[in-house]
Amino acid sequence: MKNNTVSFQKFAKRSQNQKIILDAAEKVFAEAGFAGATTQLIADVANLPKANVHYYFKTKQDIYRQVVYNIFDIWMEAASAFDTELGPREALSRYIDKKMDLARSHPYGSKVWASEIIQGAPIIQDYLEGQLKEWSKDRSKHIQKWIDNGEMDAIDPEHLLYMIWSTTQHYADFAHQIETLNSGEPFSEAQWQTAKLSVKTIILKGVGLSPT
Amino acid sequence: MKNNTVSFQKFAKRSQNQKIILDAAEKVFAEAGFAGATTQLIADVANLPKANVHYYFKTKQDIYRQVVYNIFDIWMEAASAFDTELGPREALSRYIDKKMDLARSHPYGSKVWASEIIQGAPIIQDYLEGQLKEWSKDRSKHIQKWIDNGEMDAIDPEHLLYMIWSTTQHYADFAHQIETLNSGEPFSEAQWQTAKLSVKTIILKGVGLSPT
DNA sequence: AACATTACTGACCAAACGGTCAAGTTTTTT
DNA sequence: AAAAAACTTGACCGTTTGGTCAGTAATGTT
Repeated sequence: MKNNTVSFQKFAKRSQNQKIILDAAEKVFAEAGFAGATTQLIADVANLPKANVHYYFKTKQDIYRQVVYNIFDIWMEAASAFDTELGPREALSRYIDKKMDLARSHPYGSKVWASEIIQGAPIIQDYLEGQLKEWSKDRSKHIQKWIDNGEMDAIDPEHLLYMIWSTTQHYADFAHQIETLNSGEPFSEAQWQTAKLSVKTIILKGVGLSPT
Repeated sequence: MKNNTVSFQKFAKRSQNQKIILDAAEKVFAEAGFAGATTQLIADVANLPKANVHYYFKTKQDIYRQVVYNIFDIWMEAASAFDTELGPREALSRYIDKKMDLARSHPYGSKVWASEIIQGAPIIQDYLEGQLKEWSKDRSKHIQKWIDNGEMDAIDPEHLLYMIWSTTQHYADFAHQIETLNSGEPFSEAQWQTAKLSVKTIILKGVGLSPT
């Protein structure tokens, strides 16, 4: 291998290769599931010998764990777009937009996450009970406050959150089904805009808020 | 094994055992994915020797295929609850109810279905392109007619369908996450009712229909 | 230039897997 | 009651898998 990427590889090399492996792994885990993903296939996609993959990650579980953690981080970062200071209309609107953007930009991650939850969250359980629960309770409380203030309809806040989660992630997790119904074509830019607008329109109006 | 189930086993025996195996398989596939599901585990859950499982089904793929087909059938049967004769309010309302009931009564099937789609529908692709596409196009056309008649808001019909699919199935596929946020408890009867009502309220109002 | 550390890899292995099979038992048909 | 058909199962097998390891190469440090 040539040295066309020059300089300061001292610290960079390790995390650089780890990223290559993790990106490959994310795709493979998404498309084959945890058990169906072979370290050989991950190595192939990463364009590395299998033994090299094991040099950076002791076990397949370690790779998987890291992939899931990374997704969760991105997920929680997007969750901060739900800024309750902004009031219900803007907060919900921005959060939905953000989640739709994630479904588009991180389809593999979304699929890995979905599979992890479907199979009972063996890896991420602690995070669900900790960060996610905390975040949900907090946002639910704020939504309830809006309801009490008469700013929106009396809707069970948790179900509203579930609705946002499910709807937005559907565009990533079920992309294949959507594509099939879309004449085998992935969504165009315009179709993504329509999707975002449709979701926001229905949910916002559905809870008694007019869209922005 | 005793003969406490008397008589007419002539034709029953085979399909009876097949059902035991398929039920076990549905659970195992849901919880472990296709690759993670071992024929040994399916046999254990079915309380049968592995070789016996292979007597009724030649390959693991055959079992899986049958499980997925069964789910699709149930799914399409529920789809007929979307009866366009009834008008938008009733048709959508009943369809959502039906899908919520399915999420509750067939959680494993829903999970297998989700995993199948996530992984690119290798088995069910033909059905997606055939029956599902046909059904979707037909219902979309009816929704569009309602819109043109001014019976409901101008919402892209396909996104409305996606919203119903994703929201209702979320209660099955992400049941573990919901349970975790619900203090580790599965939904009570009352909570299911609230869920159904919340979903219907938001969606119906969101498209300009008042709930029943 | 000598040394130390990190990176890389082909060859290998034990365990687990899907699936087969021969030999038996039970049930149905004649 | 005998023959045929369907069912049951422990033992077995070839293949694939996650993971190891010893040896080599490259890079960084003194």
